[in-house]
Amino acid sequence: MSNSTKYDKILDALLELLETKNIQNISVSEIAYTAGIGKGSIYYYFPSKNAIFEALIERSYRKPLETAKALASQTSVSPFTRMSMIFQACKSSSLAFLHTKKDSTLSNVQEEAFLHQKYLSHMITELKPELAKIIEQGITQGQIQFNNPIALAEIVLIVLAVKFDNTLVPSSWEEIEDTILGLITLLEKGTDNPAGSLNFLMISEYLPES
Amino acid sequence: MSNSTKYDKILDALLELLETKNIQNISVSEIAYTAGIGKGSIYYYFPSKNAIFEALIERSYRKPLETAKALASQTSVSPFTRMSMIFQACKSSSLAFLHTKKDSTLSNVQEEAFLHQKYLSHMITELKPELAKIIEQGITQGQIQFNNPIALAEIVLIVLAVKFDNTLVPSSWEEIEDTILGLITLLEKGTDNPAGSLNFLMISEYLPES
DNA sequence: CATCATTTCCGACCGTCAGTCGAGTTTTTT
DNA sequence: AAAAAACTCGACTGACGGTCGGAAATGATG
Repeated sequence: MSNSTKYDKILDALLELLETKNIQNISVSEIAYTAGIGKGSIYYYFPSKNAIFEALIERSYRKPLETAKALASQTSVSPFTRMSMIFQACKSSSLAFLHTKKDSTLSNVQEEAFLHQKYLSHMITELKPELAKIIEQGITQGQIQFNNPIALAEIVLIVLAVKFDNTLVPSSWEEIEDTILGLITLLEKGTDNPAGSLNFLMISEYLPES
Repeated sequence: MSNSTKYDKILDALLELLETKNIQNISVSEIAYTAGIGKGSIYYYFPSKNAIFEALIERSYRKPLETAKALASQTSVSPFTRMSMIFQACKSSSLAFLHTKKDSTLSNVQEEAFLHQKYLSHMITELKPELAKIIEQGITQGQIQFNNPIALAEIVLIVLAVKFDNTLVPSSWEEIEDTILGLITLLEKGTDNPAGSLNFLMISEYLPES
């Protein structure tokens, strides 16, 4: 903590504030105060308030995304196994630090929307090429029949990201599962795989909560 | 215009401003001035600035949505024809009044995100039950094979809304078409319909621009 | 160490804006 | 006509994002 750069201290401060405060009630001065620096310094490291938020999202998902990508590119393992890793990545990463507090005044969905949009965008664009590659490999290996791997990758990611994020069309967990199950069914039929064969994509390995 | 309520005048003013100005550069005083009323009066009709935006979205899509719904429930016509109306509704309505200006400073994506989120949410939740009904009818008529109509409806709508909105993962028109085409292919295979049979869902009837 | 240059840091200040308030005006009710 | 209710208004407030000029730290040079 003490040896981290001011840049990271600012992000840490924002993250800390995010745990207790509604997003738009966080002011730049407050971030500065929490980070233990002057307000002016903030603008030495970031051009605008928004940029801080964006940077935090970037930082929060760089590592999980990288490992997901690394795993996904292990061409030795089966395409479907790797695909399930993509599913996992979408599911587990979904803007975790925003889910902690549902409480506070519901008046203010403003910048929150911005964050979610950023997150979705991030997720989809980053994972799309990976998933496309996986699908392509599945096609050449004859395990997947589909003539448009990129479109398929995008469709899958859009549905996964949107549903797991659960901001647009908020649903209960059952409904989310139901939709994902539908997606899997669609995927099975669409790629000429027997019904039920892809169910394992959904199986949520409930790791003991750490 | 002159006989419309102040409430509507405020919305009209916002719409007018939206044509030339970047979203967050629009202030409440400005809306009031454009509407020809005092700023205080705004707050007589709306509790907050956000509420004005929400109301505008609501108003903008109430009618198109209603007609789309009405058309979609004409059980006499084929499910696929009605489905194509849903496609059209998604395509043509997509936040039309935000697309006019790409110009201005790209610094400020904040409230814009909020509007898009609202729009997506609106679109999906409103059309989902309609599309589900259509699909269910297609199933009972034997034209569609799928065991989870609601999930299917949601998947289709999510992809359509996200792609046509084009805010997350901004793409060229070709890419959008490509993804939708992929969705159609997936739909054909997933519902046991012959390849190409649903292509008409995509055909964009370019009505002469009025 | 002395001097200068560059990077880093800062908080007082500025302009702006969402939202409030209480007083004024119009409309409706009695 | 009088009272009540609904409506209108713009000056004011408090807070915030961002700027600025200079202070402090750091580093380079000799």
